[in-house]
Amino acid sequence: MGTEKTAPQLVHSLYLLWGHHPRPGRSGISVTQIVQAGVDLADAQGLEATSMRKIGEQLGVSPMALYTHVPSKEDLVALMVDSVYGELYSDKANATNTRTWRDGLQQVAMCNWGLLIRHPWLLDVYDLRSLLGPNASRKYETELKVLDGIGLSDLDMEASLTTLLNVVQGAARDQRSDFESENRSGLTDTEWWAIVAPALEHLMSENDYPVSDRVGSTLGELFDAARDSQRSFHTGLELVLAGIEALIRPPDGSPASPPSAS
Amino acid sequence: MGTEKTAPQLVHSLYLLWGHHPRPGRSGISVTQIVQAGVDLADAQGLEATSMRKIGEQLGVSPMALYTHVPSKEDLVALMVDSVYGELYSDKANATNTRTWRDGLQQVAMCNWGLLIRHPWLLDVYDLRSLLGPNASRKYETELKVLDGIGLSDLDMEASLTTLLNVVQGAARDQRSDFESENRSGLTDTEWWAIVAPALEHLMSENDYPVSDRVGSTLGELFDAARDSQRSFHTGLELVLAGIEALIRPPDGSPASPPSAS
DNA sequence: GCCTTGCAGTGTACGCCGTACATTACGGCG
DNA sequence: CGCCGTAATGTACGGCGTACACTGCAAGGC
Repeated sequence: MGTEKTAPQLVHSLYLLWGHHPRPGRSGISVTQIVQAGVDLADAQGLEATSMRKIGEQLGVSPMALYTHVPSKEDLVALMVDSVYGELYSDKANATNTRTWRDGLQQVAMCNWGLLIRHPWLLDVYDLRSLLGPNASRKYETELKVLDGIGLSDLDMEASLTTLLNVVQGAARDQRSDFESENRSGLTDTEWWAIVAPALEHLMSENDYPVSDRVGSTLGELFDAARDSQRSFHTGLELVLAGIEALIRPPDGSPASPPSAS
Repeated sequence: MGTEKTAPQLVHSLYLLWGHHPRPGRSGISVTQIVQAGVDLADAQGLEATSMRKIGEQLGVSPMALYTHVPSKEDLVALMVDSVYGELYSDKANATNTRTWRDGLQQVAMCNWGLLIRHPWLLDVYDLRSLLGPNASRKYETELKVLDGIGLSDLDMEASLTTLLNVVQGAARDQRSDFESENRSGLTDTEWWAIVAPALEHLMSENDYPVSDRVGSTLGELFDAARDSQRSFHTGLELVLAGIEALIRPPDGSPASPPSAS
């Protein structure tokens, strides 16, 4: 969309994000209600099914009425994102008060994983990264704090956090992909494979792929899409944690005990 | 969207993917040409701008003519993906003939990174993972082979590869996000920040976020969106590689020299 | 050489989308 | 009671994927 925002519009969007909402008009709908309806719809049907028309309908209001409260769908989505970010780290015990940075990062990963599973449409938001709402800021601070003072440079802290979140996001994406392709086709993995496998075997008969065949078989024996994604999430998390540990300690490092947090 | 494929349709799609194309009709257009036009369009304008209408226009043919050759846009996208996968590891020297698994994985990461930078629309494809075309299969085999025989279980091989690719994908996503938000607003990062910063400072005046402020400053001093994404890509890659190394060697491991590949 | 017939290609139409713009109608104030 | 600002609405535009009825061309039978 060629929606080039002017400078005042940018500032307006920011203020909106930080809670400067217009007063509810005579229909009684508020920005908060619109955002809530959007989140509900997106949770239930996905972001692509979350249209201004449907949100309006759900609130008993014409689609165009929403534009009195929210300048564009893009801004609405930003509000939705920051809204669900509010779910994270709500009990103050989480992530901050852990004993080691490892535990802290695992908390961070688990919290983000849970959020992405509860709200898979987050994966469809284009620039999650540059969202500057209040809850996003709090999230960023909370997560960075876990990595602070453990021996990483500022740049490495940022890159490590980004990488961790990318791993979580990727795993969540895989899981959703598995889950949705089951629901969309109405076939279980097994049924789907039963249809596809013979054709594929025929097509691939000329080439052979020894390693992927073997790995495919191994996976197939234990196959369960959901569990598979979760396992690759946990493995990925472990890889990143071990990587960070190696980054902290010089590679010829002494076999010392793990350092404590903050 | 509610496109539930029947079993024969599934098989047909697979055959199409593996090169069983219908003969070109009297307009002369072939599946290959359609796919090529789709890739060109997506490279230039993104996947959301890649519509059947525009592809038809580019080929001098009515939009509906495409459906004689390709059953749906979803299938077309699958063909496009497998087509660009053909670019990977084309010179046989790549990835396979490296001396160590570390070098091999770096090759894999770099190749995928390059592919995603050349064809950022790959990031918008829902189900990249379960694509079973010929080039995707070759890609999977090539990449798995790098991890084979270095002391990982089949499950850990798969999870490690998935994680590596997720890191690459995440970094590419971040880079595109930076790049596109610049182009879409017509503002450089600096200009954008100059508009946003004062408002944000005002809004955040009550709360304070010591760690993210400091890290933000550090990043700001060296700020360049593209370079930043690349740096976080390289750091992420290092983290995963170190993680895999730790996975191979038991955590109490002896300080032996790194094992050689395959 | 003509006619038939099957299918490649087309045009139209439907139901979606975000939202610009002109219009209506309502609540609060004088 | 009447005015007026503005919240809410209706209509419309240009886009999307694609179902479906149609046309017109090229190849095969006589």
